[in-house]
Amino acid sequence: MDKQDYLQHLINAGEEDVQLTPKQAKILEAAIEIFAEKGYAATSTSEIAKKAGVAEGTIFRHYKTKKELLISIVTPGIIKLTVPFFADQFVSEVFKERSESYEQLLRKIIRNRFEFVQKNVPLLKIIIQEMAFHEELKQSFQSIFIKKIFPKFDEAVTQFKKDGLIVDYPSSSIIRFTMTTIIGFIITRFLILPEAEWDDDEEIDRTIRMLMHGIQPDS
Amino acid sequence: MDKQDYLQHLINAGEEDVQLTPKQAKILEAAIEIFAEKGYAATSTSEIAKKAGVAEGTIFRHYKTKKELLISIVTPGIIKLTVPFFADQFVSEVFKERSESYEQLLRKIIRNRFEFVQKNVPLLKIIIQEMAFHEELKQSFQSIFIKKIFPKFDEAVTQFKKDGLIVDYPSSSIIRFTMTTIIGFIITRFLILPEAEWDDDEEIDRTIRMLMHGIQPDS
Amino acid sequence: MDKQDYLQHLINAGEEDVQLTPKQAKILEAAIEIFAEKGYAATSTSEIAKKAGVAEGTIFRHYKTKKELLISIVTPGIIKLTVPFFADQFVSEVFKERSESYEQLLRKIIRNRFEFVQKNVPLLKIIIQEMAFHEELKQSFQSIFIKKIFPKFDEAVTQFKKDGLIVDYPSSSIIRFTMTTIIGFIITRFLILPEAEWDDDEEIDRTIRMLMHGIQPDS
Amino acid sequence: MDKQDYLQHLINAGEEDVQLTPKQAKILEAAIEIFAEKGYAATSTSEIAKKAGVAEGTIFRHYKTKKELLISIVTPGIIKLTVPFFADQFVSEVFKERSESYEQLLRKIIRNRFEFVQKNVPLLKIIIQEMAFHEELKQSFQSIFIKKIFPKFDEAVTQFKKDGLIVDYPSSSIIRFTMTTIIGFIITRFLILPEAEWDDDEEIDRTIRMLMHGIQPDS
DNA sequence: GATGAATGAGCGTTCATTCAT
DNA sequence: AATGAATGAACGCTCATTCAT
Repeated sequence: MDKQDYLQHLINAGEEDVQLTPKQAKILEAAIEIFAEKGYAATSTSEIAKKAGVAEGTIFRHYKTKKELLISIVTPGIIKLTVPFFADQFVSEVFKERSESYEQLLRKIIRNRFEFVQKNVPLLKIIIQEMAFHEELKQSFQSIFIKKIFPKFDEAVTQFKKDGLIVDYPSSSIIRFTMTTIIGFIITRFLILPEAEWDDDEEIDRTIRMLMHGIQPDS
Repeated sequence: MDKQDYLQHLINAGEEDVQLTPKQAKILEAAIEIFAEKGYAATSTSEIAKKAGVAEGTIFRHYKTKKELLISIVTPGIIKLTVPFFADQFVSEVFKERSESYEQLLRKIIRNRFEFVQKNVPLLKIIIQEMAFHEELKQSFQSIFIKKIFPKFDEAVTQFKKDGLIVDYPSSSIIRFTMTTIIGFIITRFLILPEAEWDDDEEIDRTIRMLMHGIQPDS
Repeated sequence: MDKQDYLQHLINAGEEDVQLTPKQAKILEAAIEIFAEKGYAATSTSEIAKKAGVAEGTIFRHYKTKKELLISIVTPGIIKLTVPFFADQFVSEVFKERSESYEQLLRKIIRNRFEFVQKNVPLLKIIIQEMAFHEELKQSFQSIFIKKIFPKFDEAVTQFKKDGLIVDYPSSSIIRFTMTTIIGFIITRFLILPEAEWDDDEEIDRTIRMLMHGIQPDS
Repeated sequence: MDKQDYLQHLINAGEEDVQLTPKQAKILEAAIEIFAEKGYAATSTSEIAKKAGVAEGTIFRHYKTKKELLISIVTPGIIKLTVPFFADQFVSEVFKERSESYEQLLRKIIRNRFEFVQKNVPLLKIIIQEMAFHEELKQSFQSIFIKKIFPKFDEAVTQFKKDGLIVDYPSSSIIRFTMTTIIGFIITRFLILPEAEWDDDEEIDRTIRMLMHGIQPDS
């Protein structure tokens, strides 16, 4: 099984949530909720067990250590969060046909990821928090980003630049700015100000317009 | 002492790092470093004491609890990080005279905050991480943002919009997009990819250009 | 379950020492011994654990706090010590039939409590010592005394006074003097001078005789 | 300085509260109050220092250890509490002249000790509590009792017995019963039910009458 | 004499993990 | 597979005591 396959496997596992016993599902569910609320380090396994309605020992039957439980949540989480940036079927089509603009590509991506995050806020919170403290999670993320996201993104940007549809800045800068804008919006929307009143469709549109045309008029 | 004065006091205290005994300084220094590296919850007071070269009891002579130590680090940190967004003298001048553009205002802000973060990376990391888990820190931040940053930002954006220098989107959207772009750049630069090769001046320029004009040419 | 039943339940629980795991029994045993010897506050849980032959954590699995451990010892102890003053079957009989004198009632009580204390010296010591510092224990004791001991004692004394068998002093004074004499004897016997040579039967007799007739002859 | 002299010295020291700096007096005062309230082991020196209004170090300048502070309180306390049982001038007179009865001797003693305790409740509490846990205090007490109290008490009882004024029981029993009655009354009065309504003169009288004549009439 | 910062041992308690059932 | 009692290391924190000022 080469690395590609391994990732593919993880993706499938992630998307389809393979065979989990009901207890295991309960444990994961409880752990995600509490990890998101208090952070991994501040969460006790007994708390997870209680919330999941299982005995403490049961957790350790399925996950050798507390850390393995975290990784079992975060690693598939990273994949489910990042890979669809370019793996999504619509996106692929748009991108392959290039019949549509960069703007439309971004709109698809942002809409798709918006919906995913909307249903997985706690997971996103855990990923952001814990990646900062666990080297192996950071590696996981970087590896996926470098292998799956960046090349496609780079390819797209390069092509659009060649077609004269986006400015001729270094791809890395354009990608960074694009991702910063998308992620910044999503984090503001769901983590920083989730309780503000949002007109989501309008705000997505405006965000993409600002991303494409900036905030200076007539420019 | 009214609220303004109090904040001013905090800012001064912050900038000048008032009267700290040498041991207290050592403790803060050590705590900042370890909190940033492993997170507050995963850091033990004995570890801080060892790194600071003091007895564990000494920490508790200066800070009643471990949490108080965290707050003693983060609260002034938030102030030092956020208030200068608009309290900086140059920025104030630029803004008052409006002899220069929004672009130049942003350039001043981004340069100023860039330099601050450069010298305080661990502090930034702690602020971002721990605000997520400690309600009082979130409140601190929100209070400062709402009282000190947002009104000035709003005033500036409203004026520039009236002058036709920036697009007529809701101020909240423009502010969010602007901050997302600045913060996203700084976080990418110092926390996510600190070891990449960065031409900082060039990247700051490019970031502001993208922020102002978007990534679509001739538009 | 009304109050009566509840107390009865506690008494039974007390007398039969319901279901205790062996480790729990070991912990109680060790705690009683050390609390009696050094006092609650001066006893460390690690010491108890060592003497009980269990891990320190095991104590806290059975008793949430050190204080809860104390209360688990003292509260049933108070009940076992006080309630039988008048709940004892023989005493009840004597008292009901009144075929016998106050003297004989006291003799039964003193003999019965003497034997109980003989087997529970450390428990008595803990009760006396700790009731002074823990309001809830004092309350426990007062509640039992007021509800279970005093009314019966009062009834008996009133009856015997009416029958002209004891002097017409206020019942409270007679009860206080009686208890003081009994308790004073038992404490002297077991706590203050346990190592003196005692002819217990003779001393009990003499104590009751002094209690009944005073120390002045022919009077 | 032989033992007698030493005791005499202690007694004087006790009665006259020799040369104490004001700070030292404050410390003793604070310590007595807190030791009585929470017990020696549960009292921290910092608490004493705070209540006394001195620095923590100051306590240790006057008393090498916390325990020495306790002993400085309790040892003179024991003396002041016990020695006057027979050292009191009036008592001495009564006893020497034997112009009066055992009853009157007791009345003098009980009145005298009643007044002393009334002004020194916390001290009494500390003595009772801490004698149970500190061997040296118990020794102190026993030594004083055996050397100063018992011989005089014994002498008196023997004499009164010879004169046919009290029953011919062993002196030890009579002394124990007498002390138990006096101490039991005082402890009930000041420690167990201090807040009940007491007609002190009446109760002292009744106590002595019960002590002398028992509770059985016509006897 | 008086201070109070500093100490480090020891406290009560929690925790992730093990294992006999 | 699931349990939950048991573990003992480690935690945050307090304490009596020391000592330079």
